[in-house]
Amino acid sequence: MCLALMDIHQLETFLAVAEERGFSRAAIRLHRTQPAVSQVIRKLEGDLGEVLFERSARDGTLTAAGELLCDYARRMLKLRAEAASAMEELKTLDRGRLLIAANEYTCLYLLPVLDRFRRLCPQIGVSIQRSLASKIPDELLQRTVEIGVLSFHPEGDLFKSIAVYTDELNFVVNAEHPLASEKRVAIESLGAESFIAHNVPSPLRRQVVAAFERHKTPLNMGVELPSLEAVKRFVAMGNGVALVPGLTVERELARGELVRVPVEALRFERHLRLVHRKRANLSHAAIAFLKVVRSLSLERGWPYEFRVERAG
Amino acid sequence: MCLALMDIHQLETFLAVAEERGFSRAAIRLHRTQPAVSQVIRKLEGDLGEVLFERSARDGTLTAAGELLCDYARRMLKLRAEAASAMEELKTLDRGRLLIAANEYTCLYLLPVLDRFRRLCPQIGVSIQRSLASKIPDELLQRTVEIGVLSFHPEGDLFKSIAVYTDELNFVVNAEHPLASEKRVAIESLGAESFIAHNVPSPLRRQVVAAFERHKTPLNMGVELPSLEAVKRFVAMGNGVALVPGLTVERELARGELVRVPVEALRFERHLRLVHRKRANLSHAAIAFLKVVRSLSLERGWPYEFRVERAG
DNA sequence: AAAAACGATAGGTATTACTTATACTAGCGC
DNA sequence: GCGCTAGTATAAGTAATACCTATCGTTTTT
Repeated sequence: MCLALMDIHQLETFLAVAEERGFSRAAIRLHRTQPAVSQVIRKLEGDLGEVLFERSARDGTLTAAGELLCDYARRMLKLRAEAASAMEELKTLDRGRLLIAANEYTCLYLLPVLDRFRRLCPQIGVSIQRSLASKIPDELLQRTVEIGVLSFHPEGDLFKSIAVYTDELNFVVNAEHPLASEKRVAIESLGAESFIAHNVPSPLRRQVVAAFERHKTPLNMGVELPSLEAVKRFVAMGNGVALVPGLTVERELARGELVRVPVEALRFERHLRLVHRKRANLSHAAIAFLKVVRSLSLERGWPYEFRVERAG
Repeated sequence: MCLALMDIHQLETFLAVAEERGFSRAAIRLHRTQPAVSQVIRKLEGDLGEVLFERSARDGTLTAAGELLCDYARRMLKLRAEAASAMEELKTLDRGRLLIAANEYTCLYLLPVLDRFRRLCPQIGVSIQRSLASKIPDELLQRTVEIGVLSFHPEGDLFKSIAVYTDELNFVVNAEHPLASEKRVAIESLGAESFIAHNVPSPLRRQVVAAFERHKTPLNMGVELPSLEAVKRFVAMGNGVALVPGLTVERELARGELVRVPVEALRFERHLRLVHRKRANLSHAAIAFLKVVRSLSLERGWPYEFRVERAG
């Protein structure tokens, strides 16, 4: 058998009558006429097969069934109000969660933005999920995350990206290394060095390999390590040369644990981008985040001028 | 500002789309056409000011706002279903509470009915509230209780009553009392006795006083006590005579603690009635209760024949 | 490249929900 | 008793809206 399913407008009317203790007063509160209220209640009672008000009393007194329904009606209307304000909170950034994908080092670039964003929108949760750069486009398409941080614009015309930061890759060695004291180093002199590499496939890596080939210099990938942290420490222990993003070694350079080797005619610039799907319905949180990026970019005058890039 | 208030039909449609992952499939489930679903969703999105589905995906994937609403929608629909089945349970007597007013002794007559009723409808709670007989009509009018147990039909044409039981009032004394051994006692010989009375105003009491006056016999109200239990015990201790409802002294008579004194030409019959408001919307529980009364009455052939009395 | 799947849009129709006007009922004052 | 007031029910007309059919525009599939 099929239960009687009331709709929320009936419940609203019903509650008004119960609370105002009368059809006419309820009608006033609901900005309707009294017959409209009568009809709604009649239909509701008909649907339920229960009389809800003591008609003999004429004062909107509830029957037992009415009392029971009253309780449910209140809960449902409360829940609806809660839902409505929750939806509203999304717009006012009082609620929400932003999912971002970044990899081990690109997430470092995000920290200043994140810092500002958190101050502005403390109610918005942020999850920065660590992903391999090569996987991020897929994750964006699958909507696992809204924004990805990449050093390249993904192929295909499904994405939009905003360049936000330019970082230079630095050759680093430890302080005792022969190259540490050089003012200028020719690329060819790096041929003898042992390179400590981060063994993650990336366009950067291909770019580096190509550059060495162009200069007909052998690239001796002595050791491959799975994390940047490991690469840095290994080099700091006096093992070979590494090519790492400037931001990741700022502190080590400052403390003298690592030394930057200025190589002539070789500059690797990484253009970090915030990437999102082209026709995505970005959440209010994501939009706010991008806005923060934009304002920070303007304020601090990051080297790579802010602009929107379209693929194709 | 005023929040967007969705109605339950929109939510139902929304949930169908979310669960079926597609507008067309949702339309089939809802027995509607696809454009109808599209329109409902469009209106809902418009009301909320939030896009709920990833239109680019075309597979009914939810946006962040959609996910949030989905949660609320599920809860609201669940609550509605719960309300509907609660209302249904009232009809099937799987839920409800019956409020009855009775006084100290009339509630005793109710016990066999109550016993049967509880077996038939174990889910229906019953509260028998102790009230003075004279207050019960008011309580019925105020809808504090649905049914009252009285030994008289209340005045006014607002009530309906069902006579369910006839009980005779018995003169009782303790075993050592001089009257205890008499086979027949004339009313005039009671004039010398000290009566132990229940000091609650009742039509019965007036009736008794009138009967003694008719026989020109003095009625010596030696002691008035506030409860029947007290009256019975006091008489059992050897103090005077009491006139009490037969049912209340059944056990004491059987055990010999009290002895019935058969008085000639004096019979006080009490006709117990279940009373309810004339135009009341009796709950299913109350109707079921009256039905039990009727069937018990037929089965056991209670002395006072069952019938409905109308006032006036 | 054509076809299929899916959603959006437009216009017509039927339902529904509200309105105004009026009738009914109970309680109250004379 | 009678009329009066406050409150609700009923009836008929109208405005709103929810649904349908038909069609179009995309994207995905083969």
